[in-house]
Amino acid sequence: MKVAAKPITIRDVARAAAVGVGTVSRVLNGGAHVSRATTERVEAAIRRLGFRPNAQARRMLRRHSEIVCFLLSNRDFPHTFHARILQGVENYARSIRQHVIFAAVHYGAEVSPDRIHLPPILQERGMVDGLLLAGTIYPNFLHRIQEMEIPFVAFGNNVMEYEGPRNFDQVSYDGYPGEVEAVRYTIGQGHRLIAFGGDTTYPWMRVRHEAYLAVMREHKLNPIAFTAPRPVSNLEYGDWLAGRVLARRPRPTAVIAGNDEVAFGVWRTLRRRGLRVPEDISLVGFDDREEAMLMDPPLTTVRVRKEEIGQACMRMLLERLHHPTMPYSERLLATELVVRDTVKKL
Amino acid sequence: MKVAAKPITIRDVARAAAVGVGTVSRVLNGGAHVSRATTERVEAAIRRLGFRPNAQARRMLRRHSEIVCFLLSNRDFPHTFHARILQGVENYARSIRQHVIFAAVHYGAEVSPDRIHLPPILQERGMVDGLLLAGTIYPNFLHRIQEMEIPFVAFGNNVMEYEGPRNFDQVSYDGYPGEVEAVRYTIGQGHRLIAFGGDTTYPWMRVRHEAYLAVMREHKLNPIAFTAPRPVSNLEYGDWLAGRVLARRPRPTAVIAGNDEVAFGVWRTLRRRGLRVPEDISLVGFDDREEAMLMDPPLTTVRVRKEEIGQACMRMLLERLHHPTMPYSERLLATELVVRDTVKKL
DNA sequence: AGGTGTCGCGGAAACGGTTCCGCCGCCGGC
DNA sequence: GCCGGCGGCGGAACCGTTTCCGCGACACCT
Repeated sequence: MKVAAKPITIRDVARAAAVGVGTVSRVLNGGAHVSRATTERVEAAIRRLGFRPNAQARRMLRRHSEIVCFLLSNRDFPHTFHARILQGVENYARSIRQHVIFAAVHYGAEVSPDRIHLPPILQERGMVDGLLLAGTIYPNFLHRIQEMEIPFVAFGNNVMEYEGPRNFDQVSYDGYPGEVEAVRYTIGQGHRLIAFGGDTTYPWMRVRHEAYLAVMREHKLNPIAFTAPRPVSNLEYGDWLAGRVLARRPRPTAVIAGNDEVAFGVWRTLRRRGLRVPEDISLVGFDDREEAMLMDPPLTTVRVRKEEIGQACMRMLLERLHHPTMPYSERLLATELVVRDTVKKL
Repeated sequence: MKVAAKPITIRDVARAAAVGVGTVSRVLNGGAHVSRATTERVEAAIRRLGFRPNAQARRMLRRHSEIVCFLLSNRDFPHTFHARILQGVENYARSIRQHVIFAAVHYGAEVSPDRIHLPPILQERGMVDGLLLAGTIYPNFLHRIQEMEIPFVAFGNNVMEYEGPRNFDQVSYDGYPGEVEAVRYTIGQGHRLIAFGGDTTYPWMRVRHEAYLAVMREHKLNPIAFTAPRPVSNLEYGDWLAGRVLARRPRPTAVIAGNDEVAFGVWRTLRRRGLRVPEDISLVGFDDREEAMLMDPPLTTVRVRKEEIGQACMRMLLERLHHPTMPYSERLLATELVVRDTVKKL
């Protein structure tokens, strides 16, 4: 690591190539209105001196940083679901030469907007062009962000109980069709006593629950839903759900779990009680996380295309940046059933 | 979202507070050499105008960006292991007002350094102050990065077959003591026929293998190691390992799996063949991933403190930035056994 | 031949901060 | 009473780019 000598500037290059600084700048930015010969002379000088333009000075003039911030709310760390969204964002960002700052923020759902402690990244002006909101997002935080007058896109499924006109952009997956497909498929496999379980405090769970109810009604079947709010992990919710299902008479032959983690909890409790999936009880998840493949047999579940959500978020933010006044919208991505091996044909 | 009016600059503030720009700048940067009364007048003006300094202009003068890049090599997305490292980096960075750009890079282990396609973030000068290298890192990439003369710290365990003098900083966990503890513990529970399995192509696996061998030797027990390289997933490696273990006579009573994913593969294959953990065969993992808690019963494994690795990386990079000429070093973090329920007392 | 449009180019101005120089006034020492 | 030092402060210069203005040369048209 050389001790930093005086860095080479655009003026050094101009001098070396015997041209004006404007010309060097033009070459740097695509070379419009510069003759072939001059371009080559300048490029040679750039190579010879090992010149690389200073990113900060550039950004100052450009008036935007080409950096967006992926802001994770109220999570300990980005586990696989959000990690995949982040990767989707990064992939797309890289292809269009944008950069992604990863930041986290924690706050209570109840604190007033102006008491939320923002991460340092949001305290400077011009540090990031826009925001991508993921994690569990409460309305107070959205209000706070809106005060900052910085463009942002939210991952809509994780927005909790937001009321009033939605004056921001969001990208969501539509869990409804996927869950409909899942329930129909289960019925198609001959099941009639099909339970659903998931804490409908969460809006994303409500959608799945409604899809379940609709399909059951459509087939004139009695819904068996366990949707009580419980302040426990998904895994433990699954344990509890399995208990309720087993206690129910007549016993359901299939369980639609609110998500893959709940399904995992159901699975382990069933196994502990000596029951096998799918021989004794069939099981369906939601999300298609990595863990679904870990299960044995692999879990039939509903796929959410997380990388595509990330990409769509980034794309939408960019559109907003380019057209600040366009009307707010929501982009909905489809979900679909992934049939694996946990639903038995009756 | 208001259409951007002319942004407020430091000169506007100076005019409003009837002071010079220098004074405003001094107030902004800690207020040394400014009287109490003036400070207050300036601060009032800042509040009144809603002035926030422009990040880019600041950075240009400061000569560093206060941004580091977390660079993930050759991974599809940040798995929970790396996600936790990233979170450790972010946590610490936030506390000292540094920012973390997340970027990914993919390259073959064999391509020559100058043919590796670097992510755009590294192509500008001054965009990031330093690099944090994670993922699976091959020597060709390290050589390429070194040419760039940008300070970096590598997550050492993931550095593959680097030879020669190590002229960069790294943070690693020392898997040896944790694995030693794990094997000793297993022996302490009365096991004598203890198998080890893991692809020792990977340097981190080699360390665990050596620890296993050392303890077995220390107790005068015959090692039963399955370390063949196999181009399959960890999970499938576990399947294969379980097969080998079951075929072996006399049959081992415990399996030390190279990592938690391998353990998971072993577990599912054992269960398929009608064997229970730990009643029929005991099992130990390594890494202490989220999945270890998913297993049933929860997996006894070796904990790697991933957040601390992240924090240490960030801290080390900062030291390097402040003292560019200090000698290179490696920071080693301890690992330790986490006893849960998959080793049976014989 | 003269006007006019276009291309290529040089260099000044601008961006929004920080840094530094120099001035003023006050205080303390002799 | 004079002088030196220093705290407080204003404002010019500067950082390394981009942008813009203006100029000369040349081609084309009338």
